[in-house]
Amino acid sequence: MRVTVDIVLFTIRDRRLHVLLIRRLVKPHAGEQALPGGFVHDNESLDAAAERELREETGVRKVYLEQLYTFGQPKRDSRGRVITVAYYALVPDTQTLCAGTDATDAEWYPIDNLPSLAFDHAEIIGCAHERLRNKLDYSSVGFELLPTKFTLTELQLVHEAILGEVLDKRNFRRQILQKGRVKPLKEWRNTGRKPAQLYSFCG
Amino acid sequence: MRVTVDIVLFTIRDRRLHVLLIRRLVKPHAGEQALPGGFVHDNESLDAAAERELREETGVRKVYLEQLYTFGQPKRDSRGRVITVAYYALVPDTQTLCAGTDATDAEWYPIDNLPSLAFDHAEIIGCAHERLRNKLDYSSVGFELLPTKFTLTELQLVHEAILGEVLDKRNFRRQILQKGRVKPLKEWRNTGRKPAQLYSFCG
DNA sequence: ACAAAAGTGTTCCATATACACCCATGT
DNA sequence: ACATGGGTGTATATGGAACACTTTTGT
Repeated sequence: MRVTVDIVLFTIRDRRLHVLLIRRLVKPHAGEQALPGGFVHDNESLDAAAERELREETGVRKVYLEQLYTFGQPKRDSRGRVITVAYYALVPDTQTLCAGTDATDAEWYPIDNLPSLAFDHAEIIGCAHERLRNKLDYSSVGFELLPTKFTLTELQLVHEAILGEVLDKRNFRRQILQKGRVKPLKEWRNTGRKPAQLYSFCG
Repeated sequence: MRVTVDIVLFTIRDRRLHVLLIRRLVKPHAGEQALPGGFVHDNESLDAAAERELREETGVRKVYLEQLYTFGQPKRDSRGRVITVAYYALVPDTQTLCAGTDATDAEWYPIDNLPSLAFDHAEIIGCAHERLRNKLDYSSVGFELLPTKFTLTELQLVHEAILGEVLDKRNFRRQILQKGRVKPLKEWRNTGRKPAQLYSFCG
């Protein structure tokens, strides 16, 4: 029995939640779009395999990474019995990507407009999106999609992209500040019109 | 790479949360206590493997069963690389158990007084308990530990056993009834003193 | 009669929600 | 001056938490 890891890498671009997909170069499903991932090596943990595959196929390092679910239907891979341990990962939009050797054309797709996908990867993405939505208000996942310094409006846009609904600005800010997980900096970002105060995440 | 499933089977006995453990007959860790589980067959899904192992090793069927997490540290099994997909399962105390062929001495242990365990099974149980606690108030896991007809006091004892704290009777009953997931029956249980009304779970 | 568990309401506090205007800046 | 996004407060509704006594039955 063979074991792979697949990673649903999320980011926010243009106010929408996006997922990174690669175009497979090898069989099966060559030419189709799929999640980054690959076989787990004999001497590495599952977490390490997910990190490595993400690095190899997308150039992404040091991201938030969390195990999601293990998919093991007998017929899910035509090569024989392959189960996959799915992960999801979060990066700010600022990271640059580079395609690796097993894959090419790593590209971001908005989660509400995905192409058809290899294997059971569409199901995996659905499962990852649900997890992300659920963890948004009791964990730090919202911050992992932003750079270390961010404005509260940027944070709100992240929440809106994940939840797929618009939030009230005043209520959002009050709730975030009450939770005490952000601290205001003495810096302002003066892009646009009125400068916006920057905040950083604190544990 | 080999793949097993392990199952944390919970029940409530004597107002306390218990876990079923077996005594291993084969190496490695022969003679030690462990979770029921075993290798996934080539043509069965992970869920089916968990169901089968539970049936073979404990005689339990048709229980609530949910995938928990996949544990894959390289050194977790001395036989070589074995990853395990952990499940947890819930049965009412009324089910009878019978030990199977790979295992013997299937026995219930209170979760706050476990013996030392084979492999990383202590960690798996901790993870299962946490999941159970978290799902208690937004899912139906509380009902899966009871027979189809139960009194509200019995349901409260289940919640108290899982959470490890005593709850206020009036608040508990109001909350349960408000959620609308139980319906009162026109039956009363007249064990003890004053008869208690029976309820059943409705999706 | 009494022991034992069943059943039942109200008050208070904290948090969620709905809602609209002024401010600071760049063009 | 004006367009743009930044920033702020209040009133109401809802859900959670604390709290004690009466009822029904078997012995």
